[in-house]
Amino acid sequence: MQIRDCRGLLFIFAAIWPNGKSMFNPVPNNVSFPKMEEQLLAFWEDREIYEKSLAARGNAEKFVFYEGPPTANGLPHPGHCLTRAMKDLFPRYKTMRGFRCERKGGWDTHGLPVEVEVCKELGIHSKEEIEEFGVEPFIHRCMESVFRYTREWENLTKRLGFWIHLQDAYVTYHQSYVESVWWALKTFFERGLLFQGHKIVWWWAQGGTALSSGEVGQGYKTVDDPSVYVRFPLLDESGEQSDTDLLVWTTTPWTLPSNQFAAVHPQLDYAVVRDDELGRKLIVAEALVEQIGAKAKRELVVETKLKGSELVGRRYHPPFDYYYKDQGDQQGELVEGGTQHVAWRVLAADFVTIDSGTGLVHEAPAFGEVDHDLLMEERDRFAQGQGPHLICAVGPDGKFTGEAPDYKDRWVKEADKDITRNLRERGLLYIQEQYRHEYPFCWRADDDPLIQYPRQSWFIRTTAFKDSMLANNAKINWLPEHIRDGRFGNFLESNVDWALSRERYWGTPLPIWKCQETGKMEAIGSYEELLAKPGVQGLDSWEQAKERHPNLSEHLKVHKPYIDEITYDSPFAAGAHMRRVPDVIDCWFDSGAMPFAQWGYPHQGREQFADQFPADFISEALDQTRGWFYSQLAISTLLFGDKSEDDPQLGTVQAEYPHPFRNCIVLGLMNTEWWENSETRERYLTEDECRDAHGKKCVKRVGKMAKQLRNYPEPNQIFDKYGADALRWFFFANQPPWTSSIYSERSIKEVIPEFMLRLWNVYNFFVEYARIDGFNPAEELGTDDAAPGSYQLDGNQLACGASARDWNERIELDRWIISELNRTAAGVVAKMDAYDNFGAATLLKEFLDALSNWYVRRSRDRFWSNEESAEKSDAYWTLYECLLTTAKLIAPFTPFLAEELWRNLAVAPFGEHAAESVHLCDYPTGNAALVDEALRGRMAIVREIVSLGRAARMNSKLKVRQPLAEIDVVLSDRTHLDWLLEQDELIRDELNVKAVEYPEAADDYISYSVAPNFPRLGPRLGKQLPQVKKALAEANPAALLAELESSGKYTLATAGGDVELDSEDVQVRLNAKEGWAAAQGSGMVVVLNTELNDDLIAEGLARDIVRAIQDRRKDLQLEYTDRIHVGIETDNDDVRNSIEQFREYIMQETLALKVTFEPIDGAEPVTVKIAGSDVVVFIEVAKDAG
RNA sequence: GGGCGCGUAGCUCAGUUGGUUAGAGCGCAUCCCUGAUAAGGAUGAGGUCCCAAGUUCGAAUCUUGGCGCGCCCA
Repeated sequence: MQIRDCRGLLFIFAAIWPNGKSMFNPVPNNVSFPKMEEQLLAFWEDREIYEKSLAARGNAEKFVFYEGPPTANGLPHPGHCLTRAMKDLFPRYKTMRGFRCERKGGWDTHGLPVEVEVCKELGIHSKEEIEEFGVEPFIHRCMESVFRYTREWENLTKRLGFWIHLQDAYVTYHQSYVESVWWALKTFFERGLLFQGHKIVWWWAQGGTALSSGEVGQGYKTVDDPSVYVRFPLLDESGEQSDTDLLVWTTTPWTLPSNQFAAVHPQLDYAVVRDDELGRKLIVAEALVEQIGAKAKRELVVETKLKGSELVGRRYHPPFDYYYKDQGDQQGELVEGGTQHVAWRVLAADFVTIDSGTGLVHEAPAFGEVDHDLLMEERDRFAQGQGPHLICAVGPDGKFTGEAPDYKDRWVKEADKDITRNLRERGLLYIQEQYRHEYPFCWRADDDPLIQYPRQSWFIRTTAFKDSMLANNAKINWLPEHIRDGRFGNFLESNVDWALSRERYWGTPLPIWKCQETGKMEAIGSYEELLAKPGVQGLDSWEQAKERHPNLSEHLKVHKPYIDEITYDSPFAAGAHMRRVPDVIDCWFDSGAMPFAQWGYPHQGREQFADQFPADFISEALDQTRGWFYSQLAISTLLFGDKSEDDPQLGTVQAEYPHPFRNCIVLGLMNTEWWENSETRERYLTEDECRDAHGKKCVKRVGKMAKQLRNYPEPNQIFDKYGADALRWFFFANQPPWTSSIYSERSIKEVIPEFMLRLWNVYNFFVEYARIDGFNPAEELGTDDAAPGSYQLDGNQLACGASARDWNERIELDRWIISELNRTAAGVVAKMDAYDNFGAATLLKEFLDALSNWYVRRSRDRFWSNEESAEKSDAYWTLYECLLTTAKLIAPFTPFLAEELWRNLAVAPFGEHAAESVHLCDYPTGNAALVDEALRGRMAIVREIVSLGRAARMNSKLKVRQPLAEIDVVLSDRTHLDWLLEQDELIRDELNVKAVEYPEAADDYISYSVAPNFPRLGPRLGKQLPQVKKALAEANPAALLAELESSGKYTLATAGGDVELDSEDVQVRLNAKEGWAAAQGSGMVVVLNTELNDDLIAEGLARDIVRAIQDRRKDLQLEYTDRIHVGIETDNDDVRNSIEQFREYIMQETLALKVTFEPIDGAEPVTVKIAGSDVVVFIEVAKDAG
């Protein structure tokens, strides 16, 4: 009879055996991870573990990390948690791998969003109102507002376990930072890379301000606008009007006076059509002829067809003469030689479509961004200063200027009608209709339509560095890879000059001073440099402000309005003053300058910069493609180029591409899920809540996180309910970081049982028995000569334990898990070195599964056994090593759980000799010598046999409690048979059978089929493969296999000729025949012998009885130590016999002192079904035998 | 309209260079275990790998086209 070795009474005493030998602290079994994390945070802070982790790597090779600065003027949300978790993971990992990884925090503080926030508070909108309120107090408020939520950010950062220095974070409005930015801009200015030009913006004419794209997006309305088709008469070669017109279409007649070009698509087909009623020919897109004819109610006869490219270069007469009369004949020299008329020509443009209009587009570059780009391209074809200039007949107030005298001082939208009438009178209007479309209005004055309008702006000539930026980009390791040639590469390909300046207040002032007399300019690189200028004036503005506000931050002196007051003597004209231009700069330039500006370079921090450039690692979300990723790359490429030699200006700086970052993980955007009442649209964060309130009317919704909708749980709620580790593991282990994920409370919650609790249970199991058995690794290893903190307890060190046997002396199960452990460590390192956290986490999950569901499950007997034995000691050493190493492996991922394990498994027994924190340890890299792939394969076979055995039992409704006499395992490949025989006991125990057989001939219950080994034969046979497949299917498998076994080869006759096969060329499949209790796997069939004899039945019944008693014990909430009396009443003789036969076993299992067939007075009778009969169970606690 | 990405089980997602029985977790069903125990585990059902064509001996995987979704830009 095989019954599991159990502990019995002695064990119970052992559990409370006060030997005091084991040094592990008891593990609470109702662990609260959030509480544990709070305690560990205090521990880290108290012991300065982060600082120690840096100090320990003081002289090590560096791993450079850059913090992309968040804006602290809003509350952090779950997306920030993801970013910050990723930013923590790799620095922690690299630190444990032995690198010095400093982590300097940073804050982005400038820009329009800050101004908008302050305006909201003040209840004002326009720039006018800001000026009225006063730029000085406005700026003060901006500065105060940027740190409004700093505390929330700091708390979140800390709570998440993100180790970063926030105390000395860089701040973009600080003087040293601003001066670094100034230095960069001055460098650009002096290299001729900073220039003035026009930028087409969405302009609120009534308010006199440009709107950001976000603001524009808020104000679209559906409106009817005039839609006019206008004739532009073509000129012939002599410059005279021809008999043909371009027909162009526009919905903004007011832009026609500023017309400069007409555009066609070069590949599009156009038609010359005759309109006899008009007596002229028109050119329109061929595809639109019919449509236009219908609209004009004219018959249009196609005369000829031509490509758009044939039209390019043709001149025309614009509908208004305002500019044409003076400039119509003007020509300029082309760069490539020759001359050309500067304007009123047909251009080729890819953006022209035939979706609407005529396929010919009127170009007024002043009032459209793509149109303006076209003008810039065109200008570049001409020699310097010879190309077309921007024409604009409209003032910033949205009214026509004197350049269009007919409409002077008329608001453009109102002038549309008059312009249309004028065109009609002159016969140039071909069709007029209304056009309904979406058009942007000002979001704060919704009757005011916005117009696109050119504003003077400063640009950085990034286009001149397009190739350099592409070359730099090509060297960056992007994750995912497609960013490089996809989204980011494409963006670089279509690079336009960086519009740098902003006509705003709270930003880095553009450091350019202009001579009031001559208009000549120079750039200033630092405050000190400014003060050293001759004849400096205007410092009093700042000094007075300091007097009024003694606590005013010194950093503000480099900001508006104080900096604007500072003038100095012009070097360009005697007696003239230099005054700063009023603009501030795009705050993306600020953050992009961070690689050097965080150190105040080059005015200070040269060493730090040289050391911390470029970054090895950055990570932000996808929305930073055109933001921080670009601004960094652009600035760095322009500033530092591709050189590695010492630069007198830069100091020793490694500036070979790629810089300023080498590896970049681009995070996906995160959505959230919530539940909604389908009628009322009430929102709930969990399905249960919603169903409780609305039953079936609940629908799941997935979408963007929106603060107003409150459709996601706050990070703090997640921390309080599940902890930071759960959130982190959810981020790291659920999907590759660049996929857009769903922030789901359900999924975060799942992490606990799936990963954390699973590990915790193994840990708990280990500690429980280690305490009982007095397993004391410190005593065994000795700590006499150890320096404090020197013990990291890796496998090699643990192998020195007095009772620790060499790995290859331990049983296969131990060697297997040690192999898995080392394999996992090596795999995790490979993945993490490739920045694949998801792959690494997947390996860790797999290892934990193996550890918990196979190693511990199969090792319990050894921990339970009373006797001291080498195998038992091995079990301890093996599991101990697994847990310690796992703690280190998971440390960067779930730093709290890892630390808790380490504190108890290492620090508790070894005291100060152990590394104080798991985060001060070296990362395990795996010992290749201990990885046994063959063993891994064999163990997989055992697990498959067990799994199939269970499936077969399930199919036959034979529960595991019922012992069976035998199972037969039919293998297609008997290579590992000898080894499997050694695992006999394990399989028998797991499947509760008396014998496992491996029959060779098993034709009774299985049939073979033979299939080609495709990966092997495919390349060799090619087209013949299907024939081989067919022939194999038809061949006699038994004969074929016998032949292969005996001679090693087999000649197969196929339709296409004979093919010689060896045993590697085929794969044998087994199929269970009908009628057997069998389960079939890829290479084996497991067949149950379902015959039961009296002994087996009796033993099964005994187990049923034990089960019933144990259930009852549990119902009565008995302690494990409680001994009981059991009474059983039954009419079933089989049950009685079973109890008689297995009484000892039953008593041992249930801690019963006696089992009788009498009812017990005072005990509640409970009836259970066993073997189809009612069995009444009585249980009482045996108080007398305490 | 353009660019990029995505489309695999009820849900959330893996799936490495093409290899013939497509995987995991959750949920569901059935059940096991009851000394890791307010846990743990097994087994199962569930799939037109969005559609179509092509390349190939062989396609979830490669190509082209279409449909749908998301993001960015117009």
